[in-house]
Amino acid sequence: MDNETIGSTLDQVADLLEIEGASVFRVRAYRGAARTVSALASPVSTLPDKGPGSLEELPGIGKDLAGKIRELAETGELALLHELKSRTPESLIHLLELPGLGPKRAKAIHEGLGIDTIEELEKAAREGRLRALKGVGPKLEAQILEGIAARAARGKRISLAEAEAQVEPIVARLREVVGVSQIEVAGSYRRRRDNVGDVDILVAADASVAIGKKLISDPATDKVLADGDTKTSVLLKSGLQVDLRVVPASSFGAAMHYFTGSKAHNIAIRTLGVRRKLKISEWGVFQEDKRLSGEREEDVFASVGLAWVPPELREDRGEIDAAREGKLPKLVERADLRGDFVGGNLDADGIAAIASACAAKGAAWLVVLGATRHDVERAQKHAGKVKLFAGAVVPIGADGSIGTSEDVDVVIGEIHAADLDEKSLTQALVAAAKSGRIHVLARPSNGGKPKQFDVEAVAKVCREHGVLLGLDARPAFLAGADGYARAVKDTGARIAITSRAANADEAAHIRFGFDQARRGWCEAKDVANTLSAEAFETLLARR
DNA sequence: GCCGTTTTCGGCCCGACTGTTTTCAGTCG
Repeated sequence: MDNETIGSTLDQVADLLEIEGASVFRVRAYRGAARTVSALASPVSTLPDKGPGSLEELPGIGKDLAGKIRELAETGELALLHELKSRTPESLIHLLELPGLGPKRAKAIHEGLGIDTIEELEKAAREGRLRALKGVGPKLEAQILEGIAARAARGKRISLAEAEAQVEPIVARLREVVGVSQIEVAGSYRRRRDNVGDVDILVAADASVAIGKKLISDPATDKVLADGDTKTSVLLKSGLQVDLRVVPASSFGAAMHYFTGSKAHNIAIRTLGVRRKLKISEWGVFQEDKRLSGEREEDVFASVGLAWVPPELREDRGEIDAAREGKLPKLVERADLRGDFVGGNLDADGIAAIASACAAKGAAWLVVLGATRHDVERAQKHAGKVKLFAGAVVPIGADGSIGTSEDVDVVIGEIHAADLDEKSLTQALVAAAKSGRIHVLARPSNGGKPKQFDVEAVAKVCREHGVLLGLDARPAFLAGADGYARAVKDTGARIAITSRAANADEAAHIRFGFDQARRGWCEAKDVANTLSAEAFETLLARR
C-alpha cells in the first residue's frame, strides 16, 4: 500500500474513533501519523525496521502506530479499522465533511435518528426531523441542507498558482483602503504549499476600518459567509474561500504566526510556551495576563527561545529543534536563480524571447530541451549574455536502459512507467543513474501524480555519479515535491528545477519549484539552478 | 496514542464563533 493510501486510511481510523468518542489525544495521534506518513518521500517498506530512520523514530509515531503502519504497508489491511467499521457505519465519515457537523453531532444523528448516510440526512433535514436532537435548531438544519447542496464545490484544493492568480488582484485592491498599515496573505499560501484550500488575508488596522466591506464589494466576491468586526469570510465566484482578519498593529506578528500555521507547528510552539508558563495566542505572548510581545513574528519565536523560522518550514518536521539549536538551513532564494531548463519546440525567436525573460530574473544559462546544438548556436546570437545549452529528454526503459537522442549538451532521462511497482522502478532509476549517459534524472510521474520509489536509494547513486535529480516546477507536477526535495537534500545529492517552459510566462513557473525546494529545506548548494554558467558547465563535464 | 529541562504517569494549544442555550457544547482553524 502506498504512503498516501496509508495516510488516508489512518485518517479514516481517526474519523471513526472521533465519532465513537475516543480520546481527542488518541485521535490527534492518528491524524499526526497520517500526515507524517503521507509526507514521506519514499515508501514505508524501504524504511529500516529499527534504529535511525525507522518509523518509530518519526515524531508522533511510537511502537503502536508503527505496527499499524507496517500492517497497512505489508497487508493493505488494518484489523482496527475492520473492528471500528463493525461498530460504526463507515458512511458516517462523509457527514463530517459538512460544515457545522463534527463527530459529536454525527454520533447523535446516527444514534438518535438512525441516520447513516448523507441521503438519509438530507431527507431528515427537509422533514425538519433534525431539530429533535438537542442542540440542533432550524438554523443548523438549514446550514446542513446548504452544505449538502454545495458539497461538490467544497473542500476542493486548488494549485498555488491558481490561488495566486485569484488572490493577488484582490490584495492589491484591499491595500488601497485608507487606514491599512500592513496586509499579508497567511496560511498554507504563505507556507507555499503546492495546493491551498482557502486563503487567509491578514490586515493590521483599526477594527473601524471598512476593509471587510471592501472585500464584500470586491468584483471577485460571490457570496458572504461571515461579516464580523474582525473577521470577514467570502466565497469567490471561482469557489475559493477567502477569510479576512483585522488585528491591531501591536498583534500583527502574533497573528501572522498564528494564521500562517501549520496547525501542528502552532501546537508545538504553544506547547513550548506552556513549559515556560507563557500563553501564546494570535493576540500575543502573555505571562499571567500580562502581555509581553506580539508586534513582530520574531517575538513569538524569541519568547520560546527560537530563531525565526521561514514559513515554508513550519510543518513540525524538525524545524523547531533546528531553530533552537541554530541549525536552520539558509534556504535557497528566488534571487539565487542562475539557470533553468526550458523547452517545447522552440524556434530561434522563441528561445531568444525566453532567454531575455529569464535573464531579467537573473538567469545566466538555459538548457533548451528539444533543440539541437545547431539551433542553440543560432539562437545564442540573440540570447544576450545567457549561455545556452542544447538539451534532450530521453526515455528510460523499464530495465533502466537509456533511449537515444541527438548529440546534445544535457540529457534528461525520464521514465514512463505507469505499471512499474516501487521496487522495479527504483531498480530502473538506479540503473539509469549509473549508466553515465544522463545528466538529470527526471522525477517519475504518472500524469502529475508522483510515482513512489525509494528516493534515498536513487539519490545516493545519483550523488555518487554526479547526476542531478529533476524537480518539475510546472504547477500540475508539484505534488509531494517538497518531501522529495528534502529526501534528495538529506542524501547530499542535488536537485535541478525544470520549468520546461514553452514561453516567457511559463518560465516564471520556476518560482513554484523554488518554493517546494525551500519546503524541502534546500539551500542554494542543494540546487543546481543556482550555479554560475561556468560551474554548471564544469558539472556537466565532470559527470 | 505519544512523550519527558515538571514527568515512565499524567498530561496533551488556544481562542472565536455559532446556535442553542439561560451558562454552554460543538465546531472550526
